[in-house]
Amino acid sequence: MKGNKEISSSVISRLPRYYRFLCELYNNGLKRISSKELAEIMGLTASQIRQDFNCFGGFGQQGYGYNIEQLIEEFAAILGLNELKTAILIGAGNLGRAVASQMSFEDKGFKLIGIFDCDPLYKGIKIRDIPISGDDSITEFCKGNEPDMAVLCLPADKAPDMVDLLVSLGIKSFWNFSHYDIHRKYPELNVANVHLSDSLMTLSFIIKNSTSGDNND
Amino acid sequence: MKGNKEISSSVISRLPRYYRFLCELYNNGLKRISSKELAEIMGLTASQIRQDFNCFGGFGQQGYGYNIEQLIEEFAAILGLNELKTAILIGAGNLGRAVASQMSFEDKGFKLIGIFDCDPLYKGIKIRDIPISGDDSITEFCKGNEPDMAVLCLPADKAPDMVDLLVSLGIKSFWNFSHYDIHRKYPELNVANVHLSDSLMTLSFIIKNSTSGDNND
DNA sequence: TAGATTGTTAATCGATTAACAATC
DNA sequence: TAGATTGTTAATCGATTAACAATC
Repeated sequence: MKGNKEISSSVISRLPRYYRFLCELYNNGLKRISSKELAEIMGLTASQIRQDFNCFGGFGQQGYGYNIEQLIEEFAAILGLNELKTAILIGAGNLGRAVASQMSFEDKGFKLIGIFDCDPLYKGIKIRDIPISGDDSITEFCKGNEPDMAVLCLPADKAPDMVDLLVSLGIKSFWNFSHYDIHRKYPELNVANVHLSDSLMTLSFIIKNSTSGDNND
Repeated sequence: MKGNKEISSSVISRLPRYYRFLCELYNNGLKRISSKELAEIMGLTASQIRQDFNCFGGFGQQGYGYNIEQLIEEFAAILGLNELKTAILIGAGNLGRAVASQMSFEDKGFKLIGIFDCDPLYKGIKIRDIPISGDDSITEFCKGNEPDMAVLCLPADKAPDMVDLLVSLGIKSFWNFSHYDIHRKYPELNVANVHLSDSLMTLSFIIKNSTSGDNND
């Protein structure tokens, strides 16, 4: 990373989208692209794209633009997609099972190695060849396998104790689908939150303001 | 809304979180709170909270703070949670079924009235008393029921045609779990995107930068 | 009344956009 | 070489924070 300066959260939030669009362009057979063309496609300014890319290094060539394949490799490295991280899933309810079976963890450098649920109903059922185990085997499993990350798909009321346990077992990173605010107690952990209900509330807000707001002024 | 001035996207993105925390405080029996206390709990500044709240009106009282119950009502109104919006779900795969069965649409003012999937495998199965129908009945259903919103849980390659169809049937709002960029073709529509893989890539980035970055400087 | 805390204006900070010299 | 487009610096814009008068 260029000079190891801190990357702003605004830039970070745009990285996955860059990667996604570049992969799509590459799959469409495109070899090179200018910041101007990419800006047009992604709905950004060319200036912003060049600023963003130059947080990490000078990937382009004056008069030519950017080589898409090279850019994809650079972004994969920036995002750490090639570095293997092991993950376990906590909570095998509807959402947990959907995430376990649909998400391509491998493409992002994660390998799902264990699934756990407190409900004995699920015990033994396999998802992608991984059997669902009981909550009581989490400690032993973590001591033996030292997973790097935990996907939290459990109710908010069970999350605090579970996070305490997982942190005590050495897990430092969480993909958090629960409504428990991990950073408040553990600001040093790596956390990405997915708040589906927040997203649906945002849509409700957008709808309300498009219908009631546009009428008058 | 105060003066009907445009609300910035920064403020909008914080609204659901305010609502969530206020509800939690209320459920814990708290009656009032100052911006300073709320800032402490949510990890924000008191100044920002007062600025945010005052985009919508003066809900507080000098020397006292804010009445939590009143605040919750105001936010529910701001977010449009009390205005009924009908919704259909397109795609009853793992993720679609999880969303249909777990998400409390009602709390956000949405009512799920139809579920559709192209795969005849799911035909007739009910989720929350709503039977899954075939894709071929979408047109008739929409003409009869005029749903306000569609939840898109289908593969990106099927999304463009489906959005074209739904837009032609009068749907103006989308909760989009697919990787298809609806706003590019229809900038006037109401869209909230959920990009799970973007979120996981962001976590990968955070992990990479916490481990490799913190060593040296 | 005195103390507390808001609502709001002003100051600061950071992010985005514009401009342009460097250079392929 | 001439044209194109980058990398980077400067200008602008917007969001956050600080300050304080208003007032409960």
